[in-house]
Amino acid sequence: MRIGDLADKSGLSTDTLRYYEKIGLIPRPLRDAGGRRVYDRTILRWIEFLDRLKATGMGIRDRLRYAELRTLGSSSLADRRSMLETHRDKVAEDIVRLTETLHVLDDKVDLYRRMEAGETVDPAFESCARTEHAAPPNREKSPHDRRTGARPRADNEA
Amino acid sequence: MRIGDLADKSGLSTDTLRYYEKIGLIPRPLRDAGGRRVYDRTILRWIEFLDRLKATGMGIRDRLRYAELRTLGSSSLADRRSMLETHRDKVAEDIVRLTETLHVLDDKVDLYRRMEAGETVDPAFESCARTEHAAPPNREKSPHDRRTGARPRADNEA
DNA sequence: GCTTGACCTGGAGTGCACTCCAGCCCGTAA
DNA sequence: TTACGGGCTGGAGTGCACTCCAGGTCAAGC
Repeated sequence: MRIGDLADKSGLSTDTLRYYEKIGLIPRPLRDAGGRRVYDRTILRWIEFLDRLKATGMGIRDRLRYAELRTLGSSSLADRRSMLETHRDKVAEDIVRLTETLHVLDDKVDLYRRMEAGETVDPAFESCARTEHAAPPNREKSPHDRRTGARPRADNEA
Repeated sequence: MRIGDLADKSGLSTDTLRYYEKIGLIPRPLRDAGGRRVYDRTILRWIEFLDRLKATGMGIRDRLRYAELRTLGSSSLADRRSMLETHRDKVAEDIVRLTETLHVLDDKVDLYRRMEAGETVDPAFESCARTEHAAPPNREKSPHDRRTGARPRADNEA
């Protein structure tokens, strides 16, 4: 399989494949007589997994580190497992956050729909209903640490 | 509230706040006699919502567009709702994808743990068990479109 | 009055993750 | 044999999203 075929099958561009090779994310393939890259079909599994790590927010540094460990073979199993466990936890957190936001969005869409219909909005949502320059709600918000991801329950800024 | 306080409360740096203002993500605040920015507490709700959009993958372009619509007041309600609905669907898709990956990671961690224990791996997982340069599995993979996000079921590249 | 710390502006610099390009080579089909 | 498509390399360019900095102003406390 040549680079163009791999590009088709993996969904990455040939440029990206060469770039990944350059930085060490994917192993250097064999070359044919003409100096062109020849790929083994197994590379697809690896690329797909990399893609999955990327799509779930693992940065290139960590992907690189993982790729590096992978080349070390079974001696790096524990380290790789540890990386995956860490990432797994991050993914689980992201799912929580996304789910939370899904609800916020649904609520907001709902609110907008009612406002579009000219409906009077429930007083409980008054601060949401005022659109652009709502009066400050009488409620103090404590500073929260961005690192921990701990933050007060979302409210609708309308 | 001055910019430093807002930075503390929002979790953004003063630089980022000024940057957001420059590009139009947050409205220009009033200034005090000394020319310093003075923020209304309501800005926090807006920043928090922006942060939520960002954390769920909405790019700066769209956040900008949304911010722009917001300044137009209630006449832009339908457009804003439409944007949120679109984003909502994207978030829902992401949740599916993340959940899928969570399982893949769990499986992989499990596999590694068993491999570390020197356990013989179930023949059904043989292609996973071969670590670095597994023989190609006898199974053709069709090229898939990256745009649609449609992709064949993940398998473990081990 | 002086120091200190927060704030101001404009602009340069950073890191990520590609993406594009010029100028070249190679193999095959017409 | 020549045209063409695909591939090669090294390096420049892009877009996002900040982040940092120099060189200045301003207000409050000692």
